Amino acid sequence: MSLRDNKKTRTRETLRTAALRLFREKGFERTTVDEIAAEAGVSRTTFFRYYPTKESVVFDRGRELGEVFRRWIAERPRKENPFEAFEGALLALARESQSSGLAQESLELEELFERNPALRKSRAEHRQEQIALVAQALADRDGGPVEAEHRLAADIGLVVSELVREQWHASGAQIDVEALLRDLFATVRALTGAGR
Amino acid sequence: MSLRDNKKTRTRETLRTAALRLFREKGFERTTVDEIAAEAGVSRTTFFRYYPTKESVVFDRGRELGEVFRRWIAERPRKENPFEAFEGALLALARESQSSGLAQESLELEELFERNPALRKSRAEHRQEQIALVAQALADRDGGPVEAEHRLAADIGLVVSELVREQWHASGAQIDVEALLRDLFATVRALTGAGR
DNA sequence: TAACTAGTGATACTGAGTCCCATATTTGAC
DNA sequence: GTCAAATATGGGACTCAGTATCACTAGTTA
Repeated sequence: MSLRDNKKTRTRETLRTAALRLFREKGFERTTVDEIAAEAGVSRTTFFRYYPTKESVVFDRGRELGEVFRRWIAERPRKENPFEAFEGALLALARESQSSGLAQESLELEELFERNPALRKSRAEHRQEQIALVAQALADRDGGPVEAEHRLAADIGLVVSELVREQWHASGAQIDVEALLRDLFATVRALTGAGR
Repeated sequence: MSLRDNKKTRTRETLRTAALRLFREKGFERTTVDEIAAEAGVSRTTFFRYYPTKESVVFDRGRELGEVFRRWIAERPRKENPFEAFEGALLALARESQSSGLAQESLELEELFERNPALRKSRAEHRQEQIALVAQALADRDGGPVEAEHRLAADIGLVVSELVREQWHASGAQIDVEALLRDLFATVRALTGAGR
């Protein structure tokens, strides 16, 4: 890694930590891009060279998460249908995220979302992208184009994971994530399976 | 209705039609609020008195739709679970929207969304509000607080309805909406029901 | 060291959204 | 009808996000 690239990743991280600190302290909307840049010892122009929008700082890691999903999904056995595959991938991810720092990190972000409606709106947009990504991953695994079942499986799985995140956060990170996940998937099956 | 209120609803509609025409002609992002106001023969300030944001013009009718959902859901028999209740409500709504002008109207909006990514983003935000609304309606019907099953049912039902809208629009409004709905709900049941 | 490449900062611009104040218009009471 | 209170409108100034341009500086390569 060249000196130039080193500097770039350092600047990127400096901007990110500065932004998140200010968002936490003063709130997302009451923080201006100028302040973030000043805090990071860099010009406003430079901020926008690293991040296309003010919100994008918060979702920086989210894109990586999409990649993680894709890999876990690709590994699921062929006999599973898209819904089961995504369920399996989420369970695997849940186990993983306990050991890595991922769980802690998402806990801190959750606080930000709770306090800043504007960020929740951005998350909604982001969610649509993630659905598309997961649906694509599920379709790739089946070796065909994205069908309704892939979209449905991606959507349902992501809502479940959102509910898990919320409930886990609400409990102060006390609940067992894996059990929570299983429980919610069981709820989905009970809701959609029994009737008719 | 007083003369004042008459004028207000007229101004509101004038603004809406002016905005939608400009969005269609020049695209959402290339249309400024100043242009919309000028087109409607009103000042910029007045525009913002009627609509809080530029996008909100497009989603004006969406809020009404939420109310419609709520009413149809409240009417579902008590023995149905939240998922079945929402399915029933959507089927009823589908029948209704054929006869009323609703179907045609949503077809026109769909074109707007297809051509304007910025509007699709706003729709994603809007969707979260709708989920909350439907979940609340489903919970009210059960006479308790919003539980995970209400959120899940609302979410799944809304994705299904979105898929219906897309596919119906893609077919040039040729497909039978009711059949499409039944088909997609069947897909959900097949996905989540059979396994394990 | 020289020449090239790529990141940075300053400045100016557009457009959304907010605020405030002066001026019309409508309403209700007389 | 007239007048005063209530309310809608318009104008103008302001903040801030996001874009574009250009001159400048630091890193890379030979």
